Amino acid sequence: MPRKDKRRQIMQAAEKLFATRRFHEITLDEVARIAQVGKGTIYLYFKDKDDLFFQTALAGYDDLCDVLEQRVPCDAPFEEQLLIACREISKFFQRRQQVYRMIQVEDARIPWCKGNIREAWKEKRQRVVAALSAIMRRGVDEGKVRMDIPAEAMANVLMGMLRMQAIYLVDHPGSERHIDFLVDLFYRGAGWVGGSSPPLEAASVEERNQPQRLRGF
Amino acid sequence: MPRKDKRRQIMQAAEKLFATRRFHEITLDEVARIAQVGKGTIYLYFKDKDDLFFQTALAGYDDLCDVLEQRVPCDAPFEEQLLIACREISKFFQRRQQVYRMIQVEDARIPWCKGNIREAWKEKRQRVVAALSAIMRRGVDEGKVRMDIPAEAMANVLMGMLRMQAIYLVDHPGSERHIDFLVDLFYRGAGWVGGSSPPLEAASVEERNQPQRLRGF
DNA sequence: ATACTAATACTGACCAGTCAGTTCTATAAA
DNA sequence: TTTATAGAACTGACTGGTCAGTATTAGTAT
Repeated sequence: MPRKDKRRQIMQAAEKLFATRRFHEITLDEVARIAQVGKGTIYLYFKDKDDLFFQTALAGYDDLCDVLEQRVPCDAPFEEQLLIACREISKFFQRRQQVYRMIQVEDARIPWCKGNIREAWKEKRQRVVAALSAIMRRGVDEGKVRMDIPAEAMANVLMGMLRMQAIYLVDHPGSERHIDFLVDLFYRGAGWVGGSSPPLEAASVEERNQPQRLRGF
Repeated sequence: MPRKDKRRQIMQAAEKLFATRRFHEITLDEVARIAQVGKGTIYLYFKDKDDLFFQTALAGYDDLCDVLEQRVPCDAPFEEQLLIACREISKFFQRRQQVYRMIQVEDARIPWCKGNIREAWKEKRQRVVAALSAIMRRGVDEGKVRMDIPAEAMANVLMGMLRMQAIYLVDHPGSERHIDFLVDLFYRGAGWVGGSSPPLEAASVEERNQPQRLRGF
């Protein structure tokens, strides 16, 4: 029995279980049972329950990054890259809702979890954002994307939208194509598309005429 | 000592604690200590630990709804309503990161938690979306918002964006005004703003020319 | 035989939830 | 105003069950 197999078995079981119930509701006995592995075996591969959990979630993030990097053709024009990337992320979350939920749940939690895990997490997260940022930057280069907001900031917003999409798909199965509308909304905005869209900075809203460049982010 | 006081004390303590560590890491002894209340008292007001947790989170949602309904002037034009609502949501999340995190964390969890709680949660959530939807619908009436995507769908997307904003503010304190850029991005989209923005449906992307109306949502 | 890995049995810390007892409050009677 | 009484609100020590983590035994390959 090669080590790789056992490790994967355990993580698969963990992913399945952690995704459907809360951390404290899952026992390692259960993980061991589902993984068809002795409980003690888990401790050969993982330091403790937390370690198992975070490693499983981190691996899920990695898989998402791999999918993105493989499927998005780096020589395609901006629009295609954007749409494909969003579709892939959306599909990935459907295929592996477990990972999505773990990310969704624990991403919010990261700020206060212990050191090295937090760093590892942020690094993984950064990979996804970086992939989307690269696409946005390409869009800027092609003159198709606005330049007054940093590409990374836009990538982050897009990520938030994709999350929402995933939540929606849970309650509305079978509406997978909505992702295209979401991308369109991101790209063209909610403003009226017929004719020239009226600018947002209406006189009624004070302080709206702010500098056109983001500080920080 | 009126019951209201104790109940609020307990919920405040719970909100503070649940927001900073994970559910299973919080003991009710700790909650009682922080609330300056006997442990048994908690059980006079809440059925069990889960009940305490969800009621606390639900109350947070309610507060957000109240803020929205109070602060957004219902006679103001669309742009103002939109911007004020988004700012208020953003500010609320800053003031009470705890609630934000509980919402963020548990929203993803809702699909599989026990019956009545799930229903209550979705109902609360619906209130926020409804408030944003009403604003979007007003925008449509004023001819400022596109009609090819249902208002509710756009409201949901916007909600996702605001979430992301909240995550960002955790890591980038002091950049509160970014919310305005986010609203702008939502309203005008990522497309190039100078001149006529090229449409997203580039020939290279197959199947892009889909019907202009969302099914479902 | 030996070395190494998997499965099982075990243990002790931990904590949600309880309950018997205490304190506070409100009302009434003196 | 003071005292008495009822009963509601509150408390925190206690308990029973659970489960993470470890020690032990069984299995396998060389």
